[in-house]
Formats: sequence, C-alpha cells, structure tokens
Amino acid sequence: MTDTATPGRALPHPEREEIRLEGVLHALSDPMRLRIVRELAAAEAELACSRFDLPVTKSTTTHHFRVLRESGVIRQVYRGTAKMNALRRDDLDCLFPELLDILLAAADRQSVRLGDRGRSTS
Amino acid sequence: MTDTATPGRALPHPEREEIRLEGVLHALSDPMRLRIVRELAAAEAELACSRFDLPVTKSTTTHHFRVLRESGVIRQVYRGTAKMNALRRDDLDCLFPELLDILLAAADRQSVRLGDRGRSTS
DNA sequence: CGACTCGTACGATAACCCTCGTACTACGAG
DNA sequence: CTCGTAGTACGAGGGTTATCGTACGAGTCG
Repeated sequence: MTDTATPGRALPHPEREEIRLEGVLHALSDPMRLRIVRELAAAEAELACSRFDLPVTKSTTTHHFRVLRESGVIRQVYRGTAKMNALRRDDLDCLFPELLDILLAAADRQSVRLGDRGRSTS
Repeated sequence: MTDTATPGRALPHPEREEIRLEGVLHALSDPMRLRIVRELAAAEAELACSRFDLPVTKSTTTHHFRVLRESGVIRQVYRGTAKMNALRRDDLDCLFPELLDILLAAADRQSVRLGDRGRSTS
C-alpha cells in the first residue's frame, strides 16, 4: 500500500493500550514539545523534523521527538533521509476522547492571552 | 464571610493570570498528584491533607501538595490545625474551558482500562 | 501546662531531564 | 564514488525532582 517508508529502520512505538495519561501529560508539559505538537496539529499532515525551526540544537530536537514518540503522542517513520512525524490522533482520541482537542484549544487560548506573537491563530 | 481560616498563615498562590498550562500539565503528570486531584474532584469539597492515604511519607505529601498549589491546580488554606485543599475549578475552567473535566474523565477511563481496582468509579 | 495531631523545614540522596557538542550513520544527488 | 543533508549516539554538564528521615512549629484537648 504505497509503502514509501524505509524498511529495516523501524522505530519503537508504544501500542495504543500502552499509552499512559501521565506520560502524555509529561510529554506535553515541556514548552518545546507543546510547540511541536501544536505545529503538527495545525499542519494537519506529516511533517519532517527539519521543518520545525526550534531554538535548540539538532540533538535536543531529536530528544524531544523521541519523548513524544515514546509517550505515544506522535508516530514517526523514516521516508528516505527524512523522518516524518504525525500526531496519533486516532489512538489518543480513542483512549482519551476530546483530550487532544481541548488541550490544543487551551494552548491556543494561552498563546493569545500571553500575547504570544507568531503562532496564535495560525 | 464566615472566616474560619487561621489568619497570619496565608500561603502563596499564583493569580489566575499567572497559571501556565505547562505547569498544570507537569503537576498532573505525577501519579501521586493525579491521584490527589482525582480524589479531590470526586469529593467535590475541601479535604484536609490527612484525609488522603498516600503510600508516601508526610514530607513527600507536603511536597506534592505544594507543587499542586504553586502550579495553580489547588487552593490551600489553614483551618485550625488542618490544611484544607480545594480544586481551583473556577480559575481553571475560565482559563482552559473543559480541560479539567476532560482530564478527569481521561484519568477515570484509564483507571477502568487498567483494572485499577479501588477508586475507578468511586 | 502537657500531650497529641497535623503539617513544615531542612538536608541528603538518587534519579531524572534539558541542553549541548562532537562524532557518527543513512540516504539521495551529481 | 563523493559530497551534502537529515538525523542519531554518546557522554557530559547543570538543574530539577521525588523521596526519605529527623527535628521543629502551630493548634486543640484534657
């Protein structure tokens, strides 16, 4: 089925049943990771790590993406030399209905409230 | 207004506008603190610290309650020798509509899913 | 007053987390 | 094959956190 992913370089993801609320909350409690998730949600598509312009080094970026993946928030897959990232909306919505949307709305709201110029209403 | 609180022993709380989403998520990402908040929500009333039967020492309990207070999740006030704890529902609902309820529902759901015997449906 | 309960303060310890830099691997283009 | 780009691995530094134990303070009750 249109397998453009590179085989033999699979990344470990938690199964849906293994995703823990505490882990998700911890993952989202870091400003950098919350920002990543918000951009991902706004894009409504897969994004390569390199598409994010974060104020940290590549190493740190890798670290944050791994935390998000290991907590079950995003799914990562290699596509050529790029690593594509997507929110695990289906899994999260199934486990914790509405949580993701409410969380994103809360983050948007806070951005507006704090005059967070740049990425408030996208 | 029926001031039963002990004066001269006020505790520092963040103002509503100072509450940060990241801080709230971080506070709730600890199992012990999530448990406290769930019990508090289920009680729908103020509860003294001593009403919680947590598997940690008193020192650690004090620590967790302080984290919850400083992140803006709960409000604490002295009443005689007891310290009463209440969720800051009004503030949280105002800042992040529905978030608290969805979060509590997610926690309940996970408890049921994991067969968390003891305090699932109260 | 004296004893008791509730909670705090402080210090210690071990674990964790965010960040970085450097060296490295994997893939694609020429 | 060589080079460039995307991302990883590893290790270290510096800060924060969760936990404890012991000693202490603040009220309440007898």
